[in-house]
Amino acid sequence: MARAEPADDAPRRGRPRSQKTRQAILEATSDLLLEHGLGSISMDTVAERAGASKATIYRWWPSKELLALDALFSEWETARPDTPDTGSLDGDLLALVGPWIHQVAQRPYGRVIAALVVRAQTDPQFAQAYSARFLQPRRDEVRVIFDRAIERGDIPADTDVEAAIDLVYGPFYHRMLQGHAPNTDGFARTVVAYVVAGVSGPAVRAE
Amino acid sequence: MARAEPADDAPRRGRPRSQKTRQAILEATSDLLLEHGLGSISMDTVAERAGASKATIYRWWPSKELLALDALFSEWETARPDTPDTGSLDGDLLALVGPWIHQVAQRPYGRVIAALVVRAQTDPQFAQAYSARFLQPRRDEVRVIFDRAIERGDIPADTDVEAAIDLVYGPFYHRMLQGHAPNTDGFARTVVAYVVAGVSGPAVRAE
Amino acid sequence: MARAEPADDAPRRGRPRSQKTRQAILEATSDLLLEHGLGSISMDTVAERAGASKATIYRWWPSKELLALDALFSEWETARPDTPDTGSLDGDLLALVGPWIHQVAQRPYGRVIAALVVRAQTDPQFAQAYSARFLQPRRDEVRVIFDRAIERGDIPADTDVEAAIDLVYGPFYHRMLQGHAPNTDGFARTVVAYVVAGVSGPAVRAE
Amino acid sequence: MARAEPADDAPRRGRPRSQKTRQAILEATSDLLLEHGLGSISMDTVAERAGASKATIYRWWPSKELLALDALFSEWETARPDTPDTGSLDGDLLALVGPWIHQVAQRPYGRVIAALVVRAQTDPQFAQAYSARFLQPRRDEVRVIFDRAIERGDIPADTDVEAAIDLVYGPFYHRMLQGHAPNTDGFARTVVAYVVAGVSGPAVRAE
DNA sequence: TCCTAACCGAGACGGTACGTCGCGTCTTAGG
DNA sequence: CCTAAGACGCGACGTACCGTCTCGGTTAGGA
Repeated sequence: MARAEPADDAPRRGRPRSQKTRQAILEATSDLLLEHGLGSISMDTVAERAGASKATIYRWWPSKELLALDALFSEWETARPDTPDTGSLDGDLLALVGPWIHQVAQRPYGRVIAALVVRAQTDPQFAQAYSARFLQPRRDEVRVIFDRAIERGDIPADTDVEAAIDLVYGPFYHRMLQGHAPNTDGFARTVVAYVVAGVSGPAVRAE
Repeated sequence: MARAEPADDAPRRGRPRSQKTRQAILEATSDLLLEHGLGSISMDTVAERAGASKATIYRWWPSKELLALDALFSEWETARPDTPDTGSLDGDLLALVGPWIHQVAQRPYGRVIAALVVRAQTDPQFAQAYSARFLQPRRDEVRVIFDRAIERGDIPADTDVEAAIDLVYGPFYHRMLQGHAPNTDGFARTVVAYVVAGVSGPAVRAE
Repeated sequence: MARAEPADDAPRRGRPRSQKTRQAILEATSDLLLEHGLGSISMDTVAERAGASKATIYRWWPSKELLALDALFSEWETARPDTPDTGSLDGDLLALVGPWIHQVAQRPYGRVIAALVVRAQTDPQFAQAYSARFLQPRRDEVRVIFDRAIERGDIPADTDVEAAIDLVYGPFYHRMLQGHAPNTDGFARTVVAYVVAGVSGPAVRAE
Repeated sequence: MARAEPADDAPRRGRPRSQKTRQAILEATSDLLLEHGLGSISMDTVAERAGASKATIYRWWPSKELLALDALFSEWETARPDTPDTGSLDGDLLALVGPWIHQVAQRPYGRVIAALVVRAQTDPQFAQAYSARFLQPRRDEVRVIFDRAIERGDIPADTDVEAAIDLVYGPFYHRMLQGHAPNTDGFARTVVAYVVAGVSGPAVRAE
């Protein structure tokens, strides 16, 4: 949630927050977000679509971007699979990025994420929230995968895991945001293959 | 330029466009852009800073984003080095991306580019302009480098060059936009090394 | 008022209109109007002087002219005397037009009214509002006076009252708008005398 | 003309003024003026319609209103009859105002004149020009008529002629500008009858 | 059963920026 | 010297959102 929740044992006097309204706002935001993009929707529009009041929105979400973050997160996180463990590095990576690119390709998330990135550039507080919700969890998963590969001895122990993570996600984000080419399954396989080959050590051309 | 230029042999009637004003607008835009980011500057501010009129700006640039594109391009392109040819794939790549990350790190270009990316998500016409000015030229350079490597036999002829290009630029854009880590020289070396190793063929662990 | 008022028994939802702001806008308009004339004032200036927002002005008054109409009316109507009844036609007319020309002469209303007349020429809806607020009430008063004179038998029953009204007000408006001569008390007496003599029937030169 | 003409015996060097352009501008102004009213036309529109350049217009007419004055005058003055002399006061007055109200009724001159009046309220220099072109010539004619009536002994020698003139023209201007009723021939006859009766001296009711 | 706190909708408010239009001036090339 | 074309600085336009603020009304727990 975008606002600090009170302690569970607090008295909680007064009328409690309407969950129906909360849901309506998040859904209205999600819908409008994917229809028009963050820049083209207004708080007034969200309020109207949700049948809510602007004041209510501002009571719980301090900015349009944080609202979008929450809305997107709600839609995104439902039924996301656990970090896979296929036993091989390339298997794990493909099992991770495959569903990710499918989900992203499904609807125009690109422009929404781009808009969030813009806000994160200027607002450090928002940047923190964005990172904690969207960025780090995905990086953590990949980090686990690479760590397991190191433990198994599949890749060198001195592998630069942070760089490797960027090498994995960078190309997909690049295509998603710059839009010069689609994130196809073939592209995913190629990227994973190249990355795995790359981190597996100094290449020796097969004669 | 943001607007089509008339044919060179046209009669050229009427008062000609003021190049002084054009420059003043582009410079004012550049300055404000890097100081505050695209979202925080207004056409009014640009006009005032440039000593120009809003109408004049709109006469030549249909949107704030296209103006920013032009301004950034003017600032960016001055004295950009030619595509390097060091004789080796990793040498070429490093010689290319090194200056690029330095230039980007120098001033807060990240948030400006992010803002342009946002607009490109929604406006196909702008996307085209953005791609032609910023994206494709850089990709073309890397493509040349990989093609040369293939010719030299340094990497397999069936290398997926397009994917390789994304593998090179993706991680740097990723860090620039997501901001989770800086684009250091060390990171550049690591990325280049992994990519070169990755595309050099099926890795064989050195015993 | 410039906008239809809701029914008195309506639920009255939402924040009620700020009467303080309403007054501030009307007073700012009145002041600026008489200082500079309608053509020389801008909505921005009115808003600034009133400490209000332009949007608030446009919410309640669809045009500068209607705002001016309202402002002028507010200033004008405060403490306007009732239709006089002196017992004689010329007495009644003088008692009516005397205060009127004094009020008009007091401040530069002429140019404001002229500007309203311009708008009324082009905009039938505004013409209606102008007529209902400024024109007809004055004409009604004169009509009452003439009707009483007819009842008393002071003037013929077949007097063309509408023409007579124009004969009374026309000369004063003419001088106010064309500005070729001032509306003095002497002029008022002369006009009234001529009109009364004129409608009193076929003149017979006194021998 | 709106600008002082050089002395006839001046050398007159350079390209002479284009009479064709002058006519085109005046006609374009007339047309647009009567179609849309002064407030709704722009110098750009006039220039375009006339096939002329804005600079050319401003070279010869210092303001839109003076241009309109010139244009209207050109259209208005063509073939205006001489001051009539029918031998009787009411005959003269009717012969004068009759054609005038016909001409005015013919096209929407009212709003144009209203606009000129507005400008005259604020700009004394324009007021002078307006008066000299439109107002005083008409007043002079009526003055001549009343003077002749005095000479003939039809009306008292101490008649307030200036007031009488306003009494004649005021009602027609009033109806033209306020628009509450049309300037019909019947109205003209009534006004003239009342005015003539009014100035003919203290009325004595016919027993 | 009230009281009172916190919620909610509606919607008015002071602002800021938008993109456009018209003004009157200017700078070209050309007649 | 005049003209057409058209770019320019300026200022106002009317609109759209922003985030804040009153209102009346609703929904709970504690007194």
